[in-house]
Amino acid sequence: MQCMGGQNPTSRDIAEAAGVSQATVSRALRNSPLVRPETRERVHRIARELNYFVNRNAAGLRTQHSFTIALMLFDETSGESAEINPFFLSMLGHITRSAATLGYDVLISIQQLSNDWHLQYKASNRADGIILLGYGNYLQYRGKLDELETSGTPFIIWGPKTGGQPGHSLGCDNQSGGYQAASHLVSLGRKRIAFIGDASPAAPELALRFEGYRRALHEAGLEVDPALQVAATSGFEPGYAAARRLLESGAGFDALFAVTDALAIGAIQALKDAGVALPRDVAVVGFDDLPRAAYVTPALTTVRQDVQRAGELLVGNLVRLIEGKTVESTVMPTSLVVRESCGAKLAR
Amino acid sequence: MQCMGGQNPTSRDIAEAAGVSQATVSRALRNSPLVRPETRERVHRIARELNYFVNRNAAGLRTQHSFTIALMLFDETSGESAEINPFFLSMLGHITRSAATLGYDVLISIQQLSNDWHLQYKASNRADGIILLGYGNYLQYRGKLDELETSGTPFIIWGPKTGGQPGHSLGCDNQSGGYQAASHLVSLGRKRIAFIGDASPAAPELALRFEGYRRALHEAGLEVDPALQVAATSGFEPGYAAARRLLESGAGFDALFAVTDALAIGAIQALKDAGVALPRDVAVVGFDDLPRAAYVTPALTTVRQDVQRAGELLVGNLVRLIEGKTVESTVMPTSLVVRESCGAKLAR
DNA sequence: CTGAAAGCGCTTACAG
DNA sequence: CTGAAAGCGCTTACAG
Repeated sequence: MQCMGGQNPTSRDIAEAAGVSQATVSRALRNSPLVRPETRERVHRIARELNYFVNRNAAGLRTQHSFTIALMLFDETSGESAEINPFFLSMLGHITRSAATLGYDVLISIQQLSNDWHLQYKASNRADGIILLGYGNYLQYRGKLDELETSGTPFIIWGPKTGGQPGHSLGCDNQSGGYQAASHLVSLGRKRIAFIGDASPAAPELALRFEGYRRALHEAGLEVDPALQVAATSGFEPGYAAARRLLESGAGFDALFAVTDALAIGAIQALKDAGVALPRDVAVVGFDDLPRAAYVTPALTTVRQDVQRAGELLVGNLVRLIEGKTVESTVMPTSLVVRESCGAKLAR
Repeated sequence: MQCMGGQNPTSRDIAEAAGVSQATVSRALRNSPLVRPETRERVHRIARELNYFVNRNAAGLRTQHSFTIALMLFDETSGESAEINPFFLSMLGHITRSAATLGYDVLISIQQLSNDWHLQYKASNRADGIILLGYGNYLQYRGKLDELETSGTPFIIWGPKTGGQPGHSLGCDNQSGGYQAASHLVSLGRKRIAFIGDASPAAPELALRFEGYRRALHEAGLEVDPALQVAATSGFEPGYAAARRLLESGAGFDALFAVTDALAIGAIQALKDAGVALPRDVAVVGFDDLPRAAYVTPALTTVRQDVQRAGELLVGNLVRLIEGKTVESTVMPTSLVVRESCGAKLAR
């Protein structure tokens, strides 16, 4: 039994079929305790039979609530490049599932931080709140965050809570993660540990990982040699290019910390293409624990971020904000996943 | 200049500030030619100053048009598994960008084919149309497609247009792709070419790839040995497990066609772990050309699907359907990308 | 427990 | 070129 063709049924159609008022249909479908149970059942049954679904535009207009989360993916690298950062992509699944569990839809959108994304979604009632995913420096666009805050838009940023940054954040402990990576390499006896990635303030999250790397070397009494640092945006290609530059520079190195797995995987490929024996000649550690990290050769040792938990917390906290509750900005611990690329499993 | 706190401005606020009627504001913002240019400019300027954005719920309620595409990702494997199929994930970016270009938002949703996803989005006016992404056999749920069709919901399926399947499809030529993969291996002198993947009717897209594989072997006069076929759902783990089973079965093989890159990458890892020399002992070809395919060792030879074009066509065609125009179900050609894993670049 | 009515903020025929 | 008015389909105070 279904409505043929054209128009969708409205609550009025259900009301007529059920012999009650339209208001009662609305109450029944929202499971209001005001409605007699048997009336409610009947309304539900008829709605199902007629394939009725509440018009979300109408409900949203009335309640000013869309039960939708806008997910902004900031793609600072190449505006038109096909590939979205794989780490954020893997978070996407968890965010979507968590949102579904809480009754929210997810609207995704790829933006540049410099664009005019910020007020649009809430002001147009497209979404009740926003999750910001990207490596960018939000402080650079602090005005936008301030406007978000002033306009009362619930939002949550994936990344570190840098000083004075408005709004709520959720991130992992990047500095301690970088420290874990580098000190692991130190503990394996590596002396010349190179660094690949963006350690500039433009990517605070990554800069903190660099900070941890530096601290580990410092504590071990190793020189932090600028000749061993290669700036690179995240991605396979940049990782490949960075490792090549490192090799060509002639600055000798026996280990490499890449600030993301994508960089590490690209770098590994470059090293292998150049005939470097891994992990014997160069030990490599990455950051993220992408699903693919276990399937490169040598399998990548990396600093794991718990994306599932991250997705759940991002959505959970955002929904709390939407509901007007309070939320703490949280820092999640990282953990080192030891595989083959660091050489820990090698007889040395 | 901005609206402090609470309420968003409405078109009435703009009207007042501009000294025109609310109707004129609406017309001006939609760039109606009915509005005098200078009035239009003034309205636009004031709207910008007040951070006004059209309330999409209200506009959508009025026009019955949401300018939103619902993207259904069908996850047949493990309902709670974190990872979404990487091939579909890489298509997601292209879909989102293409949609943005055409003025559409993208709502994503992870579903099981068996669930009740089909009527909901259109009937609730959440979306104007639906893109279906998955390896599933839609004919198994043909009733749902029929209902979609009857209800007048624009939708487009990624995959082959199997006989009698309602609605529009867009897919690549899977059979010819499978043929390309297998005949390439044949041309390199391989005789015992194994197959990993789901060749059952449950995954028509993949079954066609198997069909191409079989045809290539047939034409070359090679035996299609069931002992060399291992069923597996897509993914790294299943690929690893399938290759292990193949090895343990003792059925000798000198090549392997994996029906997706994820399977191929998992299988490569298993082969390497077992000390098999690649590509010398076993040549491997995959299907999809995932971004990571170039970064495994040996770099994966694979059948490329043009995901960018696919994303553009999926969105473009869906929007045509939404606009009431006609659309042809299209089959896109595949291309073989020769890298290291097939051994073509080996001196033999 | 139920109904009649107001109103959310737009778009668009209708009238001028 | 512009305005007054109807109406999209809901939710929810108000009255009973």
